[in-house]
Amino acid sequence: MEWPRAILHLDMDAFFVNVYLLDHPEDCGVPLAIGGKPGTRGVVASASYEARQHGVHSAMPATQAQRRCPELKFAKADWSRIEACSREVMRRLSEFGPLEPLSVDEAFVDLGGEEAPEEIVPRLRKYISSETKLPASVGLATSKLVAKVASDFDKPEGCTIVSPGNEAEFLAPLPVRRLYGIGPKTGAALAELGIETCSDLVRVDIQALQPAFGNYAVVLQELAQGVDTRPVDPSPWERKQISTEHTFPKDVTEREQLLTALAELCEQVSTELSNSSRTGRTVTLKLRWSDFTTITRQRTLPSEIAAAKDLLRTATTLLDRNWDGQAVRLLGIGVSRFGTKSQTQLGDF
DNA sequence: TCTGGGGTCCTAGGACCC
DNA sequence: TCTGGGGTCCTAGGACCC
Repeated sequence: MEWPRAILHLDMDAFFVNVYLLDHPEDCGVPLAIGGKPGTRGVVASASYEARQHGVHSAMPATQAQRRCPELKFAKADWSRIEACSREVMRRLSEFGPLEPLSVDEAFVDLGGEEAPEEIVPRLRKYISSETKLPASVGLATSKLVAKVASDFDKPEGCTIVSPGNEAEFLAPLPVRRLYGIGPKTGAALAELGIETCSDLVRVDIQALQPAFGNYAVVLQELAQGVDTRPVDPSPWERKQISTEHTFPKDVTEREQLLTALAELCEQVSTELSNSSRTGRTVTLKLRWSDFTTITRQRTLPSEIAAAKDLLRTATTLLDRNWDGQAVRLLGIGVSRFGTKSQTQLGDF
């Protein structure tokens, strides 16, 4: 088979859950949710397949998950363990070709150098799983877009190969929401027009899309046909922002309590900045009111800062200008516009 | 029913400068 | 007295991703 381009997408199955199970094998087979606990305003970050059978899925409020599945066991994510497992997965994957990580548990690999990529892929999948003891799914296609949909097609432990020329046919019956880049808003707007599947989207007259989507209509129709020429980009990822935020267990109306929380957030961001030898010029304050409306207010300084007390000074000014005493649900702080010193990036590897 | 935390990218408008 | 266009920097919000 001739592959003009051969791009693999690997997606770890229920990654947080399966990392947890490495250290807690006794919990194998029970419905599990990694993330926030009920009663804490937390959400499920990752649900085991047993939990999914009860309708529990990621991003679901923990309280609601517990209602759906009363025997559900909740556990916190162990970030250092997750990151270590992620590094191991990426290291093994990079043995096969240029690697572009997409998140902690997903990556693209360019298999363009391979004679018969469709034969490599099942072996690659088993190799990653046996080396890391973690289940994974893979997709192989001629583009990133289709490879990503393919890896999700037959989860868990799936291996889906979309041969060259079959991209549009593969996507046709799938809901448009499966496409990377079509989220809740776009999905709902398309549904308004009676468009549910990729084939609906391909066949609709572009004139019908233009009132709602303008120039983006063209992009949408390309997505639905699997048209995507972006290459795998193995260059190291550069962070553009460091931020942290906190949702209070109960909304806060006391200024003192906000300032205490703000000081703590500034400490955390400052520590991260210094760990990566970075300094930044723009400080962003994030506030969410009890009705869930969210505002951000930022200020760019004439010089770069990194110390917690400098962050706190700017953040406090922003808070005082934008908070009138109403109940605060979430408080967040971020720093961006990093300096360009080339040594800045060395801390990442 | 209640909705985390960490990111990226895009758009639109205003200020300012030449 | 009236009024150009382009470029950069900055701010705010929104959609989307895992």
